[in-house]
Amino acid sequence: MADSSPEIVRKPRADAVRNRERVLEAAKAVFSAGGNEASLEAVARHAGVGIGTLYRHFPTREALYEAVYRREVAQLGDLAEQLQCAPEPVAALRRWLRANVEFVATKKGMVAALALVAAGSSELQAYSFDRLTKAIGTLLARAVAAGAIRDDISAEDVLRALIGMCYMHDQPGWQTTALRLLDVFVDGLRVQPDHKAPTAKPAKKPKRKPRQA
Amino acid sequence: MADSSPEIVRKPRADAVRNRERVLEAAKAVFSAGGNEASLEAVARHAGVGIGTLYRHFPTREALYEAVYRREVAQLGDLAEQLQCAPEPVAALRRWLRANVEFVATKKGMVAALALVAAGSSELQAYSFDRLTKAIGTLLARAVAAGAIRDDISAEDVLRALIGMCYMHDQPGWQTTALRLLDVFVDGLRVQPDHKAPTAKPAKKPKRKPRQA
DNA sequence: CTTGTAAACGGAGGATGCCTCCGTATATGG
DNA sequence: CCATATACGGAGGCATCCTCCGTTTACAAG
Repeated sequence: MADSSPEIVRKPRADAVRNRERVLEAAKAVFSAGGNEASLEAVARHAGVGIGTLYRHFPTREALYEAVYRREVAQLGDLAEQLQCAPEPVAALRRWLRANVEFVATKKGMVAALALVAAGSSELQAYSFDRLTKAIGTLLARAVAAGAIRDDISAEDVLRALIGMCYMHDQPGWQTTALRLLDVFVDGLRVQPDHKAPTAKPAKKPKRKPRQA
Repeated sequence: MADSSPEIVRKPRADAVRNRERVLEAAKAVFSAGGNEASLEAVARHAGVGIGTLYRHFPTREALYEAVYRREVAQLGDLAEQLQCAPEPVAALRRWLRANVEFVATKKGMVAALALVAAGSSELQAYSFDRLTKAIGTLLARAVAAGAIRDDISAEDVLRALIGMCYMHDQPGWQTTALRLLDVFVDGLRVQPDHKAPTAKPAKKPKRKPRQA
């Protein structure tokens, strides 16, 4: 049809919105448990919708993965915004980084699938990289402005370090290791009260317990 | 295993060995092109064997992925051994790191699948991590022994940095970026001569804090 | 409230891929 | 050359993907 008005969008039906949400929720649950081997029909069943409905909202399996992924990344971004108002900038940064580790830990089976879809769409990759970098950037900037941490580390550096630390996300005990590494890293970011320019710092006594009680 | 019959291992038949090799070769080709969507039957066809033969050698898709993965990792390890004899230790390290970038670039579609299987088997994960760490370790040790680079960076650090740099392996132009980052990184590893480094990148503050061990 | 209609729903079913099973073919030792 | 263990190949059962279309439902106009 030669539709002359390109911007006529009917208000989406309420049930469509609701079902879309339900499917996303179910996908998160089912994929988290079953990883990438979970069948889409199981997702539909779990969401209480027909398989046809699932496919109308998400034409391919990848589209569904992508939607879930976007949501997760957005949630991490939102968390960063909330933490903006926290009183302690360094603690806020630390908490956000720890939240990432927990995020990976919770989604066990899904991480590989998410990484896979992220690898498939460079646009999505760019989006998530951007979003996470910005999230770190705001937290970092505040801590730097407060004079709490050094100013020569970029947000990309921190993101890469974080990714590297989560790389072994399925070896036994990886989470403890990652959290400890993160603490060391954040401690390293702090402006040292004793040395202004920490060029060759010997091992120092840890002022924080690495493991939570 | 307490095997009652000691060593009645007949010499494997020649055609079995040949077919196994053919399947691995075909899998590398097909997966590189089609990623994880490539059907095993396509692999069998490409290898010129029946589907049953493929399944006898590799009972599951993951087993096949794993075999391909192990082979690739082993090749990188072998490359490191060869480079041990190269005249310039720093150049050798640099070349090995660059080879990794090219490895990722070539296997486009397969990287995600490989990462996926690596995530599934912690033993395989440990193996590859070990193997690559050792590969870096030998190259690193030689360069350190030659007094060419600093001695306070561990092989794990280098591996993590490498992984981080390859993280965006599908954004347009990522390879150029990764290679540049690698060069900067290797330059940073060098023991700084009395004057400033000749290949200086004045974009950022060159001072980097050594990791606390 | 009633009614018309577009939009959404649900699931049957064709297509495709995974994997097993078994009859046939072949390499190897005697 | 024979015997036999070993490997080969592909038909077929089963699960999953995804499309298609008849039925149902939300929304708006009268």
